[in-house]
Amino acid sequence: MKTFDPTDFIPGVSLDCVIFGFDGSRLNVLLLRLRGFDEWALPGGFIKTDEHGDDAALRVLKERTGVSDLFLQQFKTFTHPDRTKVHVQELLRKGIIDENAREYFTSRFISLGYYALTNHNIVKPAPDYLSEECAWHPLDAVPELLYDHRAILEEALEEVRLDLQYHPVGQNLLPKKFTMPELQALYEAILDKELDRRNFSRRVMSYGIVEKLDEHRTGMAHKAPRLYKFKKSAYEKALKDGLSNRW
Amino acid sequence: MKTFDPTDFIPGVSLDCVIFGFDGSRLNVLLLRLRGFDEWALPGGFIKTDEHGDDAALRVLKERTGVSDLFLQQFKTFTHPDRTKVHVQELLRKGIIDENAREYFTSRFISLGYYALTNHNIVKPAPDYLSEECAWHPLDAVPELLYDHRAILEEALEEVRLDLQYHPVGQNLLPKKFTMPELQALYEAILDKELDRRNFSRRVMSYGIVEKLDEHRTGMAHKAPRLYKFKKSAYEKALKDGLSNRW
DNA sequence: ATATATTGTGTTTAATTGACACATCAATTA
DNA sequence: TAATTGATGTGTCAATTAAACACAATATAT
Repeated sequence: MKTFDPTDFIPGVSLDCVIFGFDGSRLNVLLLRLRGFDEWALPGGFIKTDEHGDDAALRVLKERTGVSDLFLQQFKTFTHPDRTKVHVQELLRKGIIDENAREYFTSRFISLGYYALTNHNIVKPAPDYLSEECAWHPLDAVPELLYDHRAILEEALEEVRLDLQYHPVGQNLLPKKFTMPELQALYEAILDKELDRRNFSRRVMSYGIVEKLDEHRTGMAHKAPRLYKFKKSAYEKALKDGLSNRW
Repeated sequence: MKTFDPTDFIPGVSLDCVIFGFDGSRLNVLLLRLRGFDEWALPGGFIKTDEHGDDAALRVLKERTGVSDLFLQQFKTFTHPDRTKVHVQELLRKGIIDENAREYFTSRFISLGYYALTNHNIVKPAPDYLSEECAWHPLDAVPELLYDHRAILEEALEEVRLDLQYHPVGQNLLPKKFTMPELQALYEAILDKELDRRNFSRRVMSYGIVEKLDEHRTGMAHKAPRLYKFKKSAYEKALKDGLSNRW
């Protein structure tokens, strides 16, 4: 593995990714456990000297998940001057960081917060060079996090919920073909609230972003639910221009 | 005036403020014209080594406007690697920048975008040390801007319009006591669309954030409109928790 | 005193949302 | 093989919300 070279990156700026994965019933967030730490951390990284922040985030996401087609959104930049102070000394003390990178890591960092939405099942979690574990954690059982990562996570979740009010969600979280109950379960997981099955379906159809297929999901007990798929162009138009109604 | 000392600030990170001022009928944005340039620029600045980004923005706002009580919102960070390239060479060539700051200014910058809302009339526009003019420009007559500032302005405006859907607006843009038509004019200026006078008033009252006063604005022709004021605690609660309905 | 133009309030209608009932059907089980 | 099960698909009705509109009130100007 290539060692970390601080001169490849712009100093004092990091990015942290809140990666949400939907497993069919719950939202999960992908976390790393650093070597020698009990606390977990958000997957993050740095921006190369000639790299766009969004590209850096995509690079990090690809490295941690193996997935490159996911929904990515920058939502806030965290700039508290002491935001990493609590743990950075511990990081150095434990000798996790190369000698040549000590100065780079010691400085104050501001961090670009991104959130990503992806399908839990297509992700192959891969630790980075600082960590020994990379794993999903359900939102209601998030362990202690390093730095200000808990706050970043909370704000990301709020942001997802807000974005949901105006923009379609599902493209990167569900299989190509999905049932209405599956889509509803996703919305319920994000909003953490139950929705009426019948009103939900009416609303979704009114947006014109999904298309009924002449197929059903069979193999399960009970009535076989119909399959739908997103209408690519309408979905993307709605991503850009927004939806008229809210949840 | 104290000269600019690059070591006071963190490198490679700037902030740009889109300051919106309401003059009673139109939204205006505060711009600077740099010495020797025809183009204008957003008021901006840098973050001191131990300063929170939000505090840096407040400092810049205070310097440019004299006002410290305004609504401030970070909305996006701009990270295109070439975002300042077009003009930074010109800036150096024109000798606007001190010798000791050339290296600081030459490097790539990412910029935190903030927008601010304030009352046009209480602002005393003050140029910074790089510029010779500081003036309001109505939104429909914004001149050529430096760097990517036009894009930053557009995104700020979109953000204000979006925030308006969920949060109260007016506290920092209107006088303490204001009339319903004045508040409506503000909303119309931001949304760039006409609203029904009667439905508007009903909606505003339903939020419970304004209070009828037993006073009227006199001195103008026609029926004297009633004065209102914001209910401080309800207004702040709505800022934090959001409003239920949209525009 | 009258005219003017704007403000304050109410009503009527349409659209949207929320709550709910019933028929349908794939797999299970008796 | 037929009945049972439990979730799905569609429809209806009431309540709420939003949109469109009419008219009375009134501070200045003439």
